[in-house]
Amino acid sequence: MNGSRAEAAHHQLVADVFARACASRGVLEHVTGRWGTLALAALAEGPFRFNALRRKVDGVSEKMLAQTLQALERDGFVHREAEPTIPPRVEYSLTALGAEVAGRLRELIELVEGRVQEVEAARRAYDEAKSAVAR
Amino acid sequence: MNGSRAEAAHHQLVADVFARACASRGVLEHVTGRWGTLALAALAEGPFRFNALRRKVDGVSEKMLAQTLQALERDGFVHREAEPTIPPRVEYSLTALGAEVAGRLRELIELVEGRVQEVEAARRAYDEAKSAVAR
DNA sequence: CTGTATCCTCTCTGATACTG
DNA sequence: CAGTATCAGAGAGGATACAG
Repeated sequence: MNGSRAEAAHHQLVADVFARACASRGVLEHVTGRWGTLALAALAEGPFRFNALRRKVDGVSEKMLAQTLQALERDGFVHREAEPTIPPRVEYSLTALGAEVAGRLRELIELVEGRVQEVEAARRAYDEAKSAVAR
Repeated sequence: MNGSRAEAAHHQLVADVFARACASRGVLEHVTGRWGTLALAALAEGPFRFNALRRKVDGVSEKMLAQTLQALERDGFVHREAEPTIPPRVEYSLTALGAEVAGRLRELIELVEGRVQEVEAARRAYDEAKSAVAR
């Protein structure tokens, strides 16, 4: 997406989002889902082994981390390198595509992080207005 | 969180994501959730009334659209303008903050949309490798 | 160590019906 | 038109146990 197609791209995006949503929606949900976001953010720092990643993404269960990583690997965002030793040693890292996505994701996260106070203020205002009506 | 924080922001981001995740995670999930994404994308085109929005975001139920819009309004991403007429007329639009977020979101969506083919290829490769192992 | 399998809970979601 | 209320099903998510 670039240059003079800016306008066209925007309109087509909208069409795409709602017409071909089927294709991208699923992918997007892997990326933006609760654990997908955190896994990609963690891997943006560098490669990690399964349990290291699990400690990094605090609160994730074994099951969900495995599930998330499989989805991301299948989508081509994450590379899985397994050494067939005993005990097994598996390292996860971002692919080129995964790094791009993680970058965009990071921009979005940074924006939201930077505005959390605004959001919290908005929430307080909203809740106050609500309870005022209730009275 | 302000001023010249480019470098610091990245390192702190990582800390934030995992330490204060509580604060931003919830917000991020409203934004990136199934309907939040689509609602913001739709409103990026301009203001819409409830049912117009509902037709635009194809597949959303009354309930989920109302729920999504309330969450986004409470977070300060969406502005709700209600005329107290009969029948009621309510218009939804993006706030300045909402527009910023929608922009970042659009970048992410565009990236994913543009790479859907790569993802689908990765999926085919992954599934093939899987079934090969099964044999 | 790196997962898979199972069971169980709890939230999200959608269909339906109803209110202002 | 713009929602709210309620209910039931589907799926996400977590705890535990076990396999390679």
